[in-house]
Amino acid sequence: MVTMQDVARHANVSIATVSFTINNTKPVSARTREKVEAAMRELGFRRNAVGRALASKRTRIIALLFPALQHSMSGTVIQFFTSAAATARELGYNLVLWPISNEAGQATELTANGLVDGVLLMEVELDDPRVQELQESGTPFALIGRTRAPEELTYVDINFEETLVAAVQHLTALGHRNIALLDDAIGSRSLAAFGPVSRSRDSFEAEMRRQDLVPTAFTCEANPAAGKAAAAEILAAYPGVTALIVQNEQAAPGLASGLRRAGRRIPQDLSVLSVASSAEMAAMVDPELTVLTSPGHELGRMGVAALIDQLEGRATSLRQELVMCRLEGGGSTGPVPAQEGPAQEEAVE
Amino acid sequence: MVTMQDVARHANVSIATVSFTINNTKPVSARTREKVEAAMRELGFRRNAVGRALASKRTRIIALLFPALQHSMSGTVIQFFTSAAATARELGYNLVLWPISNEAGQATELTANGLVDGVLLMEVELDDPRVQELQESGTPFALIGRTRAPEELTYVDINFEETLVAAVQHLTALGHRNIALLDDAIGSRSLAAFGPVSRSRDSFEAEMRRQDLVPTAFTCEANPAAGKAAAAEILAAYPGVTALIVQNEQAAPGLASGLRRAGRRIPQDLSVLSVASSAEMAAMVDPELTVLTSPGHELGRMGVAALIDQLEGRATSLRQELVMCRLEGGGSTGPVPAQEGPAQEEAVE
DNA sequence: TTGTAAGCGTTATCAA
DNA sequence: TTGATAACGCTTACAA
Repeated sequence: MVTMQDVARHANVSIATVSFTINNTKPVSARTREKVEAAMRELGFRRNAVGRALASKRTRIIALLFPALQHSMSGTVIQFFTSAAATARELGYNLVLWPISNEAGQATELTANGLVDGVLLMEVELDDPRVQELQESGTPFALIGRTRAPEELTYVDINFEETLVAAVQHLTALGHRNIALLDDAIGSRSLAAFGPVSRSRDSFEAEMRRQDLVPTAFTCEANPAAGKAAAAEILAAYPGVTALIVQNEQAAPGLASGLRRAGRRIPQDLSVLSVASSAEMAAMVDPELTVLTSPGHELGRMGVAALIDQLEGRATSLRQELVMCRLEGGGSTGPVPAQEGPAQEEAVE
Repeated sequence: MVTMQDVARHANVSIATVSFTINNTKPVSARTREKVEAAMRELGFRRNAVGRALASKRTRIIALLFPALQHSMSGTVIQFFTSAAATARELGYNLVLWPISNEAGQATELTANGLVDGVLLMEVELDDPRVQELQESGTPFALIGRTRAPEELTYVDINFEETLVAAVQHLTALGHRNIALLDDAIGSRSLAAFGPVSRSRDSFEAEMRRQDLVPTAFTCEANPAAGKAAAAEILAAYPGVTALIVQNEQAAPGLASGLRRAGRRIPQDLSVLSVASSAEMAAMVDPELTVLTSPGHELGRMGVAALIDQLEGRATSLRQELVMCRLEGGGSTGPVPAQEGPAQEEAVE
C-alpha cells in the first residue's frame, strides 16, 4: 500500500502538504501541487479510507435501515437501493445495509460503534419507536416516509395525499363517479399505524367528497389470492362501481383476474388504477395496468442527499420533501361505461 | 464516546489488558476480567470500529458489487440482499452496496482505498472482465454465479444443470414428451455469455435427449409483451407442445396470458413450469405458476459465509457451492392431455 | 505557503 | 498474567 508518507517523501514535501493538496484545505503553490500530484500519479496513491476516518472523525459511511421482513413493493425497493447507493457514491459516501426488525433497541446498538455518520430509515410508521431511539442516541438520520408529526425531522416521502387526488381526478375526468379504493392491510398492523395507507385513504375520501362523490374503501392482504377475493367482495358490496383505485401492489393482479372472472372487462366495464406501485408489476397484469408509479429512484436519491447535506452541515434548513407518483400509460383505465353510468350514480347518491 | 482508555482507567488496568479481555487474545485472570467487564458495563463502552480497523488492518466490511442496470428477478434480488446483509452482521461484518456498471475498471477503483476486506460479485458472466480485475488487484472475492472456468474461484451459484433436469423430469413424470424451453435474451448479451441461460439450455437439451425426446428451445426478451408474443410463436412453431419450461421471470405472465388467449387452458391443455424465478412472481399469474424457485436467501447466506471464511483464513479448501431451486406448488402443471398426446409425439419423432 | 507534531481508538509486540 | 508503547494512515492545530 502506498501511504501519504510515501508520496510526501517522493515529492520532497511534508505529509501535511500532501494532505492540504489532496483536500484543498489550505493554499498550496502551483509548483508544489504539481510535484505532489506527479508523485501520487507515479506511485498510484489512493488515500486510505480508514486512516482518514479515524483522523477526521467522519467515516463517510451511512447506513440504510430496512425491515428484514420485506412485505412491500420489491420493484420499487430495488430501485431505491440502487439509486441510494449510487447517490451516496457520487457524494463520496458508502452505503451499508442493515436489515433490522421493527423492534426498538437494534438501531442504537448498530450505531454505537462509530462506523456510520448517519442513518436512513425506511418503512417508517406513524409512531415509530426507532425515531425516538435515534434521536436519543444523537445519530443524524433522515426518514424515507413520515411519522405522524414529522415537523422537526428530515424526511423524504411519497406525496400520497396529492397522488390520491390525482388518481381520483384521473378517473372523474373519464366520467367515473362510482369509485372505490382498495388498500393494504399490512399484516397485523392497524390501518392507522401506517402512513401510506392512512394518508392515502384520508386523501381519497376528502377528494371524493370535494367532488360530491361517495367514497368507499376496502382493504385486503397483500397477495394475489386476497386480491381475487376482494374482487368478489367489492362487486357484491358495491355493484355499481365503475372504477377501482388499488394501493396494494401484490393484490392488484389477483384483483384484475377476479374481476375478469366475474365477467367484468377491463377497462370497458370497469377501470382499474394502481397507485404507489411499480411499472414492472403493473406490466405483469393483462391488460397492463394504468399506474401511478412509486418514485423509488427519486426517493433514494433525495433521501441520501438530504442526509448527507445534514451531515456536512450544509443544510440551510430542514429538508422535507414529498414526491408525486407519476402516471404511466397502461390499458386498464377508460371512460365510464355509457349506459350503466346513470343508474349506478343514482344508486349511490 | 467511551474509549478503551476510559475503561482501562476505570478498571485500574492497562489498555492492553482491556483489549486482551475483549478479544480473548491473551489469557486474563478471572478477577481482572471481571473488573474490566464491570467497567465496560458501567461506562457503556462500545469498541470503536474505525480504530479497530486501522490497528488490525481489517475493516470487517465487505462490498456487494451489483450491476446498476437491474434486469433480473427483483423478488430474488431483494431476498438475496437481505440475507447477505443479515449474514454479514451475524458474522461481525458490514455489507456495503456498490452498484457498478459492467465495465471493467470500476471494481479496482472502489477496492483501492482499503475500505473493504473483500468483495461479493453478482451477475457474473461466463467471461467476466471484473474477475480478472479483482484477481489482479489482489482483492479477496467470491462470486454469486460462475465464470466459464471457475475451478480456481470461490463461488456460490444456482445449480442450473440439476434444476433443469428436475424440471424436465417433473414434466415427463406427468407424461409429457413434447416439452419446450423458453429462456431469456438478456438484452444484447449473446446467449453464450450468460451462465444461467447457457447452462440451463445445455442441461435441458441433454436431459431431453437422455430420455429420447427432442429438445426445442425458444428465447424472448424479459418482459410480458415479449412473453405474449413468444406464446404465439411457440404454438405456431411447435403445435404439438404440451409443456413449457420458462426461465424468464418477466416474460412468464405474458406467456401465460398469450397461451390463454390462444385458447389453451393451463394446465389442462398445456403445462407451464417456471424455473429460477421467485414464488411472489409466480403467484402473480393466474393460475399460480408451478415454479422452481431461486434460492435467493441461501445464495446470500452462503456467498457471504464463503467470502468471510476466506477472509479469516479458515477456509480449509476453496468453497464452491451449487444450490438447487426448490419446487413449489402451483396449479400450472398437470398430466399430459390424454387424447392429443400420441398424435403429437408422433409429429415430433 | 510549508513543516512539525499531536492526536484519532485500537491492536499487537516485547518486556516485565 | 499484565503493562508500556509503537504502530496503523491520516487530519489539523500551531509554528515557522
